[in-house]
Amino acid sequence: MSWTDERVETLKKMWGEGQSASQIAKELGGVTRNAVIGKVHRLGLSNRTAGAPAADAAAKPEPKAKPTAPKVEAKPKPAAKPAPEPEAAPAAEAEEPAAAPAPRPNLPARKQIIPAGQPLPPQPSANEISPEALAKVSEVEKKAKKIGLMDLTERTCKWPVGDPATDDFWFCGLPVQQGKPYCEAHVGVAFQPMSARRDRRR
DNA sequence: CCCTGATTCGC
DNA sequence: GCGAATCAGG
Repeated sequence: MSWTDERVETLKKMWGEGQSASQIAKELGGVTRNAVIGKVHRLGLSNRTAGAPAADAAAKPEPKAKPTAPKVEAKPKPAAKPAPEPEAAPAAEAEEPAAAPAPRPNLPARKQIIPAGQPLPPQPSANEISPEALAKVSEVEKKAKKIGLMDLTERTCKWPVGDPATDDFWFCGLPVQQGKPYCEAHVGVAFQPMSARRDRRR
């Protein structure tokens, strides 16, 4: 795979959103996270300087530039006319007392400002057990490592499969999604926000 | 052990 | 330019 325009654009977009290199690599396919990181660096967008490419006109007096970041917040000061920047709206957080777990994995610690009016594409809709998720589960179960109870670790999917009363019982055992007890596929069916589960009378 | 990005360097 | 290997953290 090569870095086509589209792929680079996806890379830029996702990186800007704070997605990890591995996630981007997974999305793009055909590349490793190393490739993504390498490309990111070559593109010169390793760190987000908030739009401004930063003045780099200065020479390099120090031949030994240690990676010790000065951590000085760049505060552009237009000497003449300090235009009053409209500070970004805090955006009122609607506290939802609801018991909805709503797995919001990783919000980038970066400055992610969502422009008002941006419709937030990654809204997976009100969740129900999507047929796709279920399909994914059955598919995953083929690739499952089928480990036993003793083999469970902190990082093995603990999704049980089969009947414990038979020999045909095992745990998924695939790598868990960080923080969760299950692999990605099983997380999908395990954490339903709520609803969807109309108790069926037996 | 899992993950993260950063860097190097042969290709 | 590319990315695997490696490094350096969490």
